[in-house]
Amino acid sequence: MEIKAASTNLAALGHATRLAIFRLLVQAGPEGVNAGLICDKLKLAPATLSFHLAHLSRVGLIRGRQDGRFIFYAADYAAMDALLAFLTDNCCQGAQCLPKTAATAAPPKRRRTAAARQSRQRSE
Amino acid sequence: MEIKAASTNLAALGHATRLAIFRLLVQAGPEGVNAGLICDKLKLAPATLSFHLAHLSRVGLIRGRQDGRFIFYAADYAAMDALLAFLTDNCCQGAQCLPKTAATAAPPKRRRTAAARQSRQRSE
DNA sequence: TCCATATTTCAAGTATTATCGAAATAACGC
DNA sequence: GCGTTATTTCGATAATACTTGAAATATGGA
Repeated sequence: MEIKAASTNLAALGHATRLAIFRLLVQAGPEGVNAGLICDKLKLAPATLSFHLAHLSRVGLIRGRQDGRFIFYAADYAAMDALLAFLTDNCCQGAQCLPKTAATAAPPKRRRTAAARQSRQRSE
Repeated sequence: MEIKAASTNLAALGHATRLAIFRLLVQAGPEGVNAGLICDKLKLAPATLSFHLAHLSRVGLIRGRQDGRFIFYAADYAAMDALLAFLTDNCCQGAQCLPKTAATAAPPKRRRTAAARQSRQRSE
């Protein structure tokens, strides 16, 4: 993922209402929740909800699936995962990473030896 | 972390320039980088950089430490960690979480047995 | 003290985003 | 087809955020 996509995703989540929607979907699981239910749970005007759902869909963080008159929205876990990976990618130069970040600090493809890491310090 | 703080943090990262700054600091490690150097690396007008550094500081994602005429900015790894935890908190009801998300899906304090999870489905 | 350097604050212009009533679209059951 | 329900699109308004030149502040060295 490059920076433009990542910042677009983060901006989409950087709004209390959209974050609440996304979180609800993340916690709801892959089956998703239909728009009307989200409306009720979060007490939003339909037009407002629709605006935010469209935004989250456009950036790829959620997907809608039509089922009769309902549209079920679900979090796109792969997109979320890519976003988390981007944030923690190559983080903190092997220093004191904390629990969540530590888990993803050095993805296999980019792992380097301590020696190699050493030799690149202060360069560029 | 509650939703307001989380969305504020995410909004701060939801801008290509600020995300680039944050990422640079995350990868630079705890010692940080001084403002002028960030300016050079990212080719930003000083006033623009200052605006974004202030924004990131205000929400708590980075900290500045004065050292002579320089101010070194460093990522606040704890804040970043709290943010990642918020996003993945109680995610996806035990379903098909992916690599990064899976690592943090069920923090010890909130872990539940499969049976307990089962009995709560479709309720609320 | 005076100059140079590092960084921030101010101010003003520009651009983007959020909200929501009302109207439009779409799908179902009768 | 017709009424009903679910959701989106439109349009207008309001609010917020971004950029940057210029001026201000702060630090260190001569």
